[in-house]
Amino acid sequence: MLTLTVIRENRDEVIRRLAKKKFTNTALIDQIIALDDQRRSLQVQSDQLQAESNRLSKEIGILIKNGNPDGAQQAKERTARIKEEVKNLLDQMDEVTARLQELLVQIPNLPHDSVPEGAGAESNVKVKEGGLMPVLPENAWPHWDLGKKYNIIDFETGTKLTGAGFPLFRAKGAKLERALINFFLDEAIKAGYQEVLPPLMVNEDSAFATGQLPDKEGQMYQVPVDNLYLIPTAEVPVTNIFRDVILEADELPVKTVAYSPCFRREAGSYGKDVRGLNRVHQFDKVEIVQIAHPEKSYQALDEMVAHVEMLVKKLQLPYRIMKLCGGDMSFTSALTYDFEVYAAAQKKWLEVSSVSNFESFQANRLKLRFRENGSKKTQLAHTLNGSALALPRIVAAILENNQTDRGIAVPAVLIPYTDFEWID
RNA sequence: GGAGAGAUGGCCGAGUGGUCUAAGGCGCACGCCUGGAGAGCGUGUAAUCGCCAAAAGCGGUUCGAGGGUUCGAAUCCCUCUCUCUCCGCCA
Repeated sequence: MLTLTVIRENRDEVIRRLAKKKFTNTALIDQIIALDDQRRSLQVQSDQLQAESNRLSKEIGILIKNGNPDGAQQAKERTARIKEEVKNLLDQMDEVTARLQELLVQIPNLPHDSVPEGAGAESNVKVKEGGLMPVLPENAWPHWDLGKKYNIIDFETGTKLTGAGFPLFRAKGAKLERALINFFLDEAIKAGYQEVLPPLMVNEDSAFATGQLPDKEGQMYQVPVDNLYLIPTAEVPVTNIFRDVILEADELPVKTVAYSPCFRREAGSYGKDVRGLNRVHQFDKVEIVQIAHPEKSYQALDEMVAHVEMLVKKLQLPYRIMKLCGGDMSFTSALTYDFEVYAAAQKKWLEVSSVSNFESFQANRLKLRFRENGSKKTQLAHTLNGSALALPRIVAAILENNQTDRGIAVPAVLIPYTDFEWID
């Protein structure tokens, strides 16, 4: 969520920049400013009355001690009246504050000035392309058929156990998952990230702080008896580690990596592009998160993009890096790069990573602050995250691109992790 | 699941209705002292909202969370959350 200060002090600029994200509700901005004015004026009134009441209460204590019950009684009557007024003002203030919060969370993050104009995916800008396109015979198999042929991905049994979109990995398929997870984790650790293994369920506070609540609860699996949510990404628990935290500037950047399964209901996304591993309800992902100094967050973003690029290069997958346009970016992001790899049998680009700088948008909701060394003032930190990487589509691309008459060739970099060179 | 104890500042810890403006200690920062360090001495040491152009200053709120009693609550009452101890169950 944006800070009130930013909205108040840069109203016109905020409106201009939000237009790129196709947000045009100017009235909402003005309503927020008006509500904030109202809140401030209510606070001035209630502060004054409370100060008066505090002063009187002290006097009453002294009057009683000095044996002046009449004077004390008089003062009591005055405070009783003040109390009524204060309660009334505070009730109003609670209402205004709640309304303000409700509106504030509807304003998306400001896109970075470099974000391209555009309404949808077709306006995303390709910033880089790399890797070699595999040459496959015309009758190459898509990964869902390969999974069955080599008995490594069993979609039918997964459906029997849970439902569609919950694949069961078997034998070398299961080992390949583990190999990728360990490879991704090891590479992140080498790059200076500290590994955490987070809980897979979070409470309401956490879900709110990273923006899943209040209105994306339909995307999460819920455990209503205990009021918990299955995480849609490790970003949720990892980012929440820093909820209500104040760091010292010299601790920045804080680099964290986590592996976790991710659970997504994907409500309403049936039909297109959901075959096989292209879209599933449970999948494995390694996520990198950075807490950065505001002046260095774009440097951190570049570093994260380079890290992800290194991963797909080492896996020898054809890839491209897209800079998302305003209309295709997420609500919370200021700048996002998507990574896509080419799955040669499907002849499709599959999104495998999304690397974003949220600037202070997430930190504001999280109350994640830092202090310049020696300074008393706290300020919001910048947060960034990226998949490094999400497994299913990587597996899909590896299976499809590396298929041969002999079997599927395991990328060289994974062999130390799999202990086999061929899936056959 | 049963029984009991507890939650106070960065940390430890005192505080059972009225200068709590939260004692004291540790830690940390700065200064004095020292050739330097340590010890010692002194000073300072939370977050957040608001008033003010800003700084300074002033005011409000916060003692696990929320509600209540009272002129006044860290302190009394209610609800909830969490932690610890013992018993039970258990990978």
